[in-house]
Amino acid sequence: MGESNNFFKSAFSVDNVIFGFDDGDLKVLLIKRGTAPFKGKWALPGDLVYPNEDLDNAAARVLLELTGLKNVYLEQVHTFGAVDRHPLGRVITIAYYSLVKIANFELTPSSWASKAKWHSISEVGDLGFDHNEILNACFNRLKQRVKSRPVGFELLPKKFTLTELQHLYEAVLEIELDKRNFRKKILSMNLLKDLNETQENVAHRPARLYSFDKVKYERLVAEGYNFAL
Amino acid sequence: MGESNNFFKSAFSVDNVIFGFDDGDLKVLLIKRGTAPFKGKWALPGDLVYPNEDLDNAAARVLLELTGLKNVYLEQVHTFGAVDRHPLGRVITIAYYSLVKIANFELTPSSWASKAKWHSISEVGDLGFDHNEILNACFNRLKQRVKSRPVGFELLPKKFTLTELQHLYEAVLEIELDKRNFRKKILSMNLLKDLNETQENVAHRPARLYSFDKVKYERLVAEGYNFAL
DNA sequence: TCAAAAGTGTTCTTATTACACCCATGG
DNA sequence: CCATGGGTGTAATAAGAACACTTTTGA
Repeated sequence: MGESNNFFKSAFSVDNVIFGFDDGDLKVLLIKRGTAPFKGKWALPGDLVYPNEDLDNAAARVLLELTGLKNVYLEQVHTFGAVDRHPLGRVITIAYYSLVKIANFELTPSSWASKAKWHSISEVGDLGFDHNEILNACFNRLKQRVKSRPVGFELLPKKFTLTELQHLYEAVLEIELDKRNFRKKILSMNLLKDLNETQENVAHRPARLYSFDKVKYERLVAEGYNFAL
Repeated sequence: MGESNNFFKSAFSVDNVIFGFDDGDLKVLLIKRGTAPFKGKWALPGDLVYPNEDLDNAAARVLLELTGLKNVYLEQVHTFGAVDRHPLGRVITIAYYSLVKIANFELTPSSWASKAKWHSISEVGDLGFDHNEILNACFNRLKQRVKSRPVGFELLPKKFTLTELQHLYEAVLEIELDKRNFRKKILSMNLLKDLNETQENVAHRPARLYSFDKVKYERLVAEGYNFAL
């Protein structure tokens, strides 16, 4: 085979870091690999990109196959292409992350996985391939993004309390926030709709429920508004 | 050829948006394509990634071939992989940008280019492929980066005046800055060394020269410091 | 002596931080 | 009536914005 044909002896894949938020904790959906290489190890869900498939579609497909979810927040982060990153050949992978509302679905592990499971971000062990590095890059991107875009809401149910929102930010940013200052700031943006509803059956004063006003946000953005936490 | 082999009928390339700063203006280095497709059109310098070459190396190589420069600031931005983005087949491209000190070299157009030329960012016309989109993505990333990392200095000579630095920020961010506030802020970071030298042969009061103290910056970063303009 | 850019402080306004007690509910 | 988390305001500090004149040089 001629030298020039070597350019075509490579493949590309997408890997998708699927984030969820539950129980005050940021989670990542990992699969236990059912086939070599790295059989039996936890890894990020991913797949080769089909020849006639755009990259974003491939990442969305991986998510869909695993969760059944569509129209999910998805962002490309970085492409990893070290020559030796895949033991079976040259595979460059385009890393994405997704933000899902964790309660909205059942897991349906796909062909390449024997098992899928949510892992707390703080308890992710040694993953196959260069997936720890990929996870890190995506987590860092999410930290950055959450401060400059209202993407955090993608991880919460439609109706949420201010405390839930605060805990989400605390989990993503890995810092503690002051309750009063957080509320003052988030409410001063006027992007939350007070639903005039409260929690039910909680053993304490029930919290008010809010929803994110996406329509209003997009109108403001068109006028030059910049979300900043 | 079997279906599975189709995964290997694709190639990947890097494209490199090379930024320079001259004459108060942000510039991009473009090549006039000497071969099809898009022969005669301006485009970004780029090349296929060699089978045994890491992505960053490929981007650095493109830069080296065109400018003779090594050890240049280089950052991966985004991967573009629309199925039809290349007229000759499926080519996914990984976009980088570089920051160079524009006076430091002579242009040496390489095989795929008949001509290389600096273009003011505001005067870039219709480029080949999806290169306008790539240029935009890189420009936006640079705007963001320049606010949170001291990368602007990569575009200036080692010794520079505060006014040159201010003009650089104004060109990159496409805004005007207040002279006194800009100086106050940048000097309060204590990252500039006052060289106790001044400009010579200028028809006005000569400006003091400064250099960026990279060693000090890196020490501060290790202690948790965050540059922010 | 003129033109051109360098250099320099203060005031006002706005955003950020720190901080402690009472309230509503279920068990 | 107790435990649990919900909800609220003010004062102090820090950061950002607005703004105009004098200085030094070469021509």
